[in-house]
Amino acid sequence: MTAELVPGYSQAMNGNQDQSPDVVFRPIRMERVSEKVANQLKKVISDGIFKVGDRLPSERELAEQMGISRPSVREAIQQLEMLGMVETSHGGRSVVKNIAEQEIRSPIEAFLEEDRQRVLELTEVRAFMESWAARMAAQNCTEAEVQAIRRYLEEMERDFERGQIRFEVDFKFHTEIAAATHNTIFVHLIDSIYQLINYSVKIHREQVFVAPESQEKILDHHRKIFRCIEDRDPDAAEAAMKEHLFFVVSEFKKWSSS
Amino acid sequence: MTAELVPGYSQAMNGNQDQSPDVVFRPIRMERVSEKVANQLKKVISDGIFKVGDRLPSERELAEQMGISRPSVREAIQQLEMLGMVETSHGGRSVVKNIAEQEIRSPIEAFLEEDRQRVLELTEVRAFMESWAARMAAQNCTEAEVQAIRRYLEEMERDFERGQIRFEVDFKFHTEIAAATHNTIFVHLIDSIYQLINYSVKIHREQVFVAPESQEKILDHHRKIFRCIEDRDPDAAEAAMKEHLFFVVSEFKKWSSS
DNA sequence: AGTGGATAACTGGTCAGACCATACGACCGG
DNA sequence: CCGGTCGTATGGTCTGACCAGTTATCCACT
Repeated sequence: MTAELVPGYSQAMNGNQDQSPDVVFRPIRMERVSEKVANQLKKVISDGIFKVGDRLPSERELAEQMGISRPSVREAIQQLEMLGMVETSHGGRSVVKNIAEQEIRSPIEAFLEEDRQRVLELTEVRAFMESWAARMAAQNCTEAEVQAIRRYLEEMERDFERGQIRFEVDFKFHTEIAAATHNTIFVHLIDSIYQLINYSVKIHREQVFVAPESQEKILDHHRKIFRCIEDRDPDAAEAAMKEHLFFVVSEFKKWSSS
Repeated sequence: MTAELVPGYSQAMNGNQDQSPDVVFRPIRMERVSEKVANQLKKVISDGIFKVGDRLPSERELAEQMGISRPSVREAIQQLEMLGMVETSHGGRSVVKNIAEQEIRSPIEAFLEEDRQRVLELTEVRAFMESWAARMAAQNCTEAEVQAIRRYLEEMERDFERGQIRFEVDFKFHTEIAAATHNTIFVHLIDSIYQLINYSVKIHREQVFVAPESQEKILDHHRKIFRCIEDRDPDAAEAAMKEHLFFVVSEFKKWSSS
């Protein structure tokens, strides 16, 4: 896979519009308000300012912020919906959809239903992807993102005190790290992986027991990961994430075989 | 992301259609008025009642005939416009377009079209995924797989002698390495990535010039990658693949900025 | 303390009516 | 036959309103 970046051989490609001398004038491109709005929204989603699962501002808010009417906003959002970038529901807001889902998820779901060996493969894939994420996060993250990650870590610590575990917090912690890579494609990709793991665990109706001492260990892992990112140390961050996930995998294997 | 292996808490997760036994009922499908209108219009167009080039009734007429408001009709027509079935112009009516001339676009395509930054992100993702693949391949591959990889390498060498480059061979070389990871999920994943990269290059109609010396360099990279895998040296294989892909990316960037 | 139901605020879906800008076609003067 | 003028039809946008579904909060009940 090198040549796809080097399509010099693709003579089949039509060389952009020729500008023959009698056709000097380009057709006037009229852009409707709704299209301008749609482009703005596309940009912020594509740039990752609104991540997958995030809720867009309400139509009224958007209209006010952009100084236009609600119908224009509605039409714009509908365009995005047609493109599959957002999903709206009556009463709820529009949420950013995972663009990779259609391409990634459905073909793989079939495999997951086969046997639980696939779950291990999936976690293996996730392990190296998140390790890379930790590295890139340590390398690229902003101060605001560090704060966001810290917030979720602190929340996990509070939960631990109460002997509580909340899936969403753990999820957000890792998602925030993925977002700090500043690679939108990757964020959508890893979200697909998460969904697949969630899906596979569900269809196998699996319940994993987490011993208290394991929980403490996992919390320590998270602390370490955060510290490495905070210190902007890519190598250490990657290593810490690897350690964490391999531990999780080993716990899972231990339970799985029993 | 630890607790997803512990899905006791994951009720919060919206696992799209889960087939747990207690959820027997399908979600109620709400169809908006605009969708009903759009479906009616789609039907009359596909039935040939309105042929290509025909002008649709005006929005006001449609609204009156269907007993609904104009905004609903507008939204419906806009959906058709997104699908490429009709084209509207300010002051003129909407006219039926030829559907066959353009295929339907997947959500990811709209994403990649946004700007060139996305393509870079994609190659970045690919780079680290393939590096991992090389490592795992060196670690897990069988003798048969080594032979398969060798075959494609030799084919590339023959092509190089003739001053020829074939995309498919390069593709197969990398695919074979991915397969040698013995991780089915990963093979599917990277296959999707390839398709996306392939597509993104297409839509940008990019022509990248590859100097002969670059081609030789790339061939050398492939030789090195193969040798590392053959020697079952994971670290070296990963490094070689990284070197290779970073070179490709830098070439791409070089061209991209010009 | 945890569960379930009612309430209120918010948000998307739809509607009606109005105004502007453009396209189309008829008409008119050359 | 030609170019310009002008009225009308039509799409684009706005305003304001109401309905219907969602969400969060609170409260009573067990």
